Amino acid sequence: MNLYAMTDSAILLELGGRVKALRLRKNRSQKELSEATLLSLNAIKSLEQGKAKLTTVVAVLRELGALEEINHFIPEISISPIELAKRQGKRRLRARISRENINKKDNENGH
Amino acid sequence: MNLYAMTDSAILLELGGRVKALRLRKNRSQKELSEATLLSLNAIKSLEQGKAKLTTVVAVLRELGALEEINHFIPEISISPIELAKRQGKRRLRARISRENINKKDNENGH
DNA sequence: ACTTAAGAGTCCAATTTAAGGCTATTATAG
DNA sequence: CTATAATAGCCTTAAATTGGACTCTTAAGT
Repeated sequence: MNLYAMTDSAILLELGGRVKALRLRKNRSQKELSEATLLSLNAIKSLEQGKAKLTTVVAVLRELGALEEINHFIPEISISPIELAKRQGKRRLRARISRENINKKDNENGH
Repeated sequence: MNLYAMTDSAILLELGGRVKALRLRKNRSQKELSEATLLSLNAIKSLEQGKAKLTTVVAVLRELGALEEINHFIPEISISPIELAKRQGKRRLRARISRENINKKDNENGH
C-alpha cells in the first residue's frame, strides 16, 4: 500500500477503517466507545470516516488500548546519530534558509 | 515513554513537538510548509501544539515525507490469524453484546 | 423467521479549528 | 552587534467538527 499514491481523503478513510477494525476486534459498539470516552456518538462515527480532531483520535485509541501505536505514527526521535553529529554544538531551534539560497531548492527529498 | 501515564493534552503536545522536530530536521519553516500544503500558517502553528484535524496532520506528514509512518500508526490488518480462525465463516461487521452478558465485563483488556 | 440493537445518515446548535492579518519576541546569519 | 527571518500570540471571520436527537436499514442473536 503506497500512501503517496493516495489522495488525502483516501488516506483518511483508510485510517478511519483501521480504527473501526480495532474496535470490532474488541467487539465494542460505537455507543460503548462514546460513553467510555465521554465523546458523542457522532464523534465516533465521524472518526471512523476519517473526520476528526487529533484529540478525538487520542481519546479513542486510549480506550481501545492502542495508544502505543502513536509512537509509530509520528516517530519519537527521528534524528539519526549521523545527522546529529553534523549539528556540532549548535542547537537549532528554528528553521533557517541562508540568504543566498533564497531561490529555494529542496535540500532533502524523501520522495 | 508510557503514553498511558500521560493526559490527553500532554500527548497532544508531545505529538505536536514531534511534527515540529520532523520539520526542523528538514530545515523547513512553518511558512514554507503552509505554502507547500496550501494550509494556513495558523494551521501549522496549531498542529505543532497538538490542535489540528486529522486531515491537517496527513497533509503535513505527506509534505515532510513521513507518510509511511501511518502504516505503523494503526496496523493495516490488525486481526491475528488465530482470532480470525475463531470467527469461522461468519463475517462480523457489527459489534454485538450477547443479551445475557449485558452486565458488561471487558472481554479483552490490553491494559 | 422474528426481534433487536448496531450503525449509517441527517439536522440544528455549540464548540473548535482554519484562514488571513498584525504585532512582539528572539534565534541565527552576517 | 545588527539585521532580519522564524515563530509565538492574539483577533475576527469562515469552515469544520462535536453534541444531542431522530429515522431507517440491516446484521446477528434467539
